[in-house]
Amino acid sequence: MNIQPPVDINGLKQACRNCSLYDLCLPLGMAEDDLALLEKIINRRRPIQRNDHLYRPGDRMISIFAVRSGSVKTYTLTDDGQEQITGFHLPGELLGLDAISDGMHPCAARALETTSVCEIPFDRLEDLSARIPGLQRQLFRIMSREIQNDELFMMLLGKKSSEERLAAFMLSLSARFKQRGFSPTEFNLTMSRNDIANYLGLAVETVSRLFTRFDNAGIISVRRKLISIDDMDGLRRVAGLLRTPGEDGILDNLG
Amino acid sequence: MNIQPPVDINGLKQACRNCSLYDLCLPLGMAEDDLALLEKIINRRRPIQRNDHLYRPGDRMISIFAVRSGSVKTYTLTDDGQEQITGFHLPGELLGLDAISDGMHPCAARALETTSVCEIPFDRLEDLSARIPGLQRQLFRIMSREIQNDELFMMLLGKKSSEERLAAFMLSLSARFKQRGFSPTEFNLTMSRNDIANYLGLAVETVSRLFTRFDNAGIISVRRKLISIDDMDGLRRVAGLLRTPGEDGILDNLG
DNA sequence: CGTATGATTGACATATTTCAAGGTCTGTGG
DNA sequence: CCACAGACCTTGAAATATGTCAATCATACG
Repeated sequence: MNIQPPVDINGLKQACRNCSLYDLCLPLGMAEDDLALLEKIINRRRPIQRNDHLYRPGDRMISIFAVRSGSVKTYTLTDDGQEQITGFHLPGELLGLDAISDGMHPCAARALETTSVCEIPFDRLEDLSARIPGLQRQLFRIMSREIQNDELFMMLLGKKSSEERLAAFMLSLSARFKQRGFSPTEFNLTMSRNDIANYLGLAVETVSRLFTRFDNAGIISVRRKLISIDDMDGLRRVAGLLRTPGEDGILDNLG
Repeated sequence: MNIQPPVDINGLKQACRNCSLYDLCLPLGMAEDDLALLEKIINRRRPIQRNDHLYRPGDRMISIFAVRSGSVKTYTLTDDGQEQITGFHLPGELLGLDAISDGMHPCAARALETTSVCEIPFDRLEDLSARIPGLQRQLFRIMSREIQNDELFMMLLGKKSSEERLAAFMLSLSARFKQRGFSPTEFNLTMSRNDIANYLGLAVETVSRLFTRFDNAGIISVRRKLISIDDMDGLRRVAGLLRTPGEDGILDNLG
């Protein structure tokens, strides 16, 4: 099990410059020469399998990771051992930034499907970013963006109904798939209903009921893991992102 | 209104080295010489009054701020204009980190009492942190810590009951007051019940009821804004941070 | 195929919100 | 210095969104 086939060393190089995620990921805004320096410290790792952990709570933080393909969930454990999912991560997104302050991962990262990641040793990244202004700037930006997203999510959990939460979640996935060149209207959920419920602070049953409700309302079509968004504006309206004068709660009069 | 009395220029210098917040704030871990450089770019601002805004959503982000004394709340606005408080900030804490990615404040910061802050022009801070490794490192740490705290808070909103939320909030305040040399068991709340409820994703009435419940249970004494924690372990137990074999929900049998 | 896991659906329970009323502080202006 | 207005807080009763429990169904997988 620990015996690994040899890795293609050439494949490890030139990661970023040819990577389709270029403008979503760390290298954004860096000069060509600097990029070469960054590439030198990045390791492309062997793909990990569904349910494999990238790291667990308490693990020493050696590297941060960038999702290359696949998807990952991160979660913390409550005092009584149940998990709270803190995020679902798509290609181009960075994992482990929450571990910098303590040098230790406060949460776990687990693959939702076969997933490949780039591994970036953090001490070397830190050195490099002191020498490459564009890199430092991008790191600050990415961390800032994450804080901003967290604030948005607090609003979701603090103020929004279950309907609004699920709709907003679908829209977020849709937008992120679009950014990555996938269809924004038809995609597969890689996480279970349980994961979605956990993430959104709801019960599984509630999520399930909402899906059928959205489906009946003609807003999305749900076929197990396959989602297609049939009425984007309808979904936005449900999420509370589109003002509809004279009518609120369009699902009220539907099954 | 725009006419300002002259500012004591000497007071603006030497901010950090004599500051009691040294080890909670940005300068932590920096060499003496480097600190001098940092101090040069920091402006101590005239105190702002209760309810004054430090910035509002959409404002261009020129500087980030460090709370020097007093307290500040930050909040975003929902699509329909109500506020969602994203944090209460005590001396030594940094404000505006969520604005780096867009160069624009996504939220507002408003003083809860007379408050003084240090203003740190961000472009100069960025330059400086490329030249001072200790500063860059501390900035990464602080941002990472914020992401980590946000994750903890997601757990609070997603998984915890109203009782647990309020108890955890009181404990968080207590710990932060202690860090700053104030009493961890007796303190004044600078925010209203409304603010607390908003922050914790609850109704004001719920918070009010919980306070009287905690009080009746002998865990804390509430006298308007003045809180004293009478049974710290009891509070931890309610927050779900202390395992009590054979008994859960100690408040169940109390008014 | 049959079994296990995840998803759906229904009926019921309940924590928390909402609505409504009354109480209490605090600062202001007479 | 007192009285008053307005904001803030507390309390009760009723409403409701969501959770919990339980059963069934579909799918995937060995």
